[in-house]
Amino acid sequence: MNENPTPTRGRPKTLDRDQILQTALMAYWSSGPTNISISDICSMTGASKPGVYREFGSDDGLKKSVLETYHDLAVQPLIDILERDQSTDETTDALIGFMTQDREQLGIPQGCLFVMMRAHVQHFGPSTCEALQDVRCDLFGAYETWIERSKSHGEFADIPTDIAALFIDAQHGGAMRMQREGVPNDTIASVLGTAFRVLVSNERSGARIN
Amino acid sequence: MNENPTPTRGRPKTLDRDQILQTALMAYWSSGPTNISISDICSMTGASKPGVYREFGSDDGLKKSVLETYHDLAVQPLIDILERDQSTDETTDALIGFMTQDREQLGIPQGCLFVMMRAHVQHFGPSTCEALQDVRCDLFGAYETWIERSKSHGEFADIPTDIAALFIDAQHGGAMRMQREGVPNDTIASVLGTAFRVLVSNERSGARIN
DNA sequence: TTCTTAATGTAACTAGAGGTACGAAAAAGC
DNA sequence: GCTTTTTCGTACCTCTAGTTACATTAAGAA
Repeated sequence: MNENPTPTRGRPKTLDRDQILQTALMAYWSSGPTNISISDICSMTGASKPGVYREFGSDDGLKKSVLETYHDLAVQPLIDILERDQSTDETTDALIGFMTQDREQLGIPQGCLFVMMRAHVQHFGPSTCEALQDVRCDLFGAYETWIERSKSHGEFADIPTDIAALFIDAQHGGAMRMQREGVPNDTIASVLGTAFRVLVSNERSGARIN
Repeated sequence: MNENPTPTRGRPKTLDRDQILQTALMAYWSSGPTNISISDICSMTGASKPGVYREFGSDDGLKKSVLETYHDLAVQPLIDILERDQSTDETTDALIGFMTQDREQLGIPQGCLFVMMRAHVQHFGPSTCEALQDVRCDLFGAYETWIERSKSHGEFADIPTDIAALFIDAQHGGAMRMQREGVPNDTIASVLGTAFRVLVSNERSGARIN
């Protein structure tokens, strides 16, 4: 709304918003969003506590902003896969590949911050919960349009769209939890492969029923 | 080890261990295990803080004991279903029925304390983590023996046992999370029904291969 | 130079967590 | 009745979380 576009007067700003967001993001992601305090983030970034509060308003505000950053960073790529114009099989393979990347090699923490935060809703304030809902809606929207598109190509099993979306979400959540618990990525990939088998239309593997 | 079997001397004990365990169990279950403090439990039960500490040693000790209680109360029934001598279809139906019971009607909180606690490991001490591992092992053991038994009856799909166990565990976790998030039970049952379809041997719906 | 504006960070505050020191209380034994 | 044993609970401690009051600093404008 009232973004100050380079205010000419007054002491210049030194607080690095992005640095704080990035640092908080990685800390929440690797140590759990409820195990990192504002003070932790301050000592990690060198920012002062009032500085952080001036920028984000509250713990709730910071978490909300971090979640939005995470959306762009890690949820959107998943949505992008769903929006790519390829066969259902290719998409499920891409999804599995995305979820079971070698995180250590990429310098990215295990699991998914969004999934973790959903399991900790009870600890968050209203803004964060709202942001959580927003991400959930985005993701489910992408699941559902992908499912509908696959269905229109006759490449999807006879499962109601909302049920299928919940199913995929459950697999994603399960995979991310397994990764956090230390299950090897190829094992997770096997589980996902097994799961996603129900999604593809079974007309191709046998007799055509309809 | 040194259980005092009715010590004759000294002031008689008034602290009700079971009441504390039951109260803590329900509080953790409905509000989340990391949202209930020792003080909360004290004011709910009327016990004093030192009393609780004398009985359980620490927060960690209490959580561990509560988890053991939860095992007997809510995990064992699930294991019992797996150990019943019935067809694979009957068992999956029973599992789905068990997971999607109307909790409000039963006066039981939504979701599963074990699943919740797994998502919060970072907050727990060593004893609780150990207990968590124990429950996990028990459950996976039950999954795997059931899977093996179903396979020996030719009623199970061609999926490695460990993968299938992880798959079932993921569905369970997903169902419990959905329930917590307010998804209706019959919707959850549909998702589970879709998921468990991959488990049954597909030899019955077509040509026998072996 | 002084005034105004807008940012800065030290040093506090409050609330609640886990945890405990210690004296009082209630029973059995002598 | 006095001692011993065992448990009891009030009142504290420490630590850390989130949060803020307020004096200070750095710039442009007058």
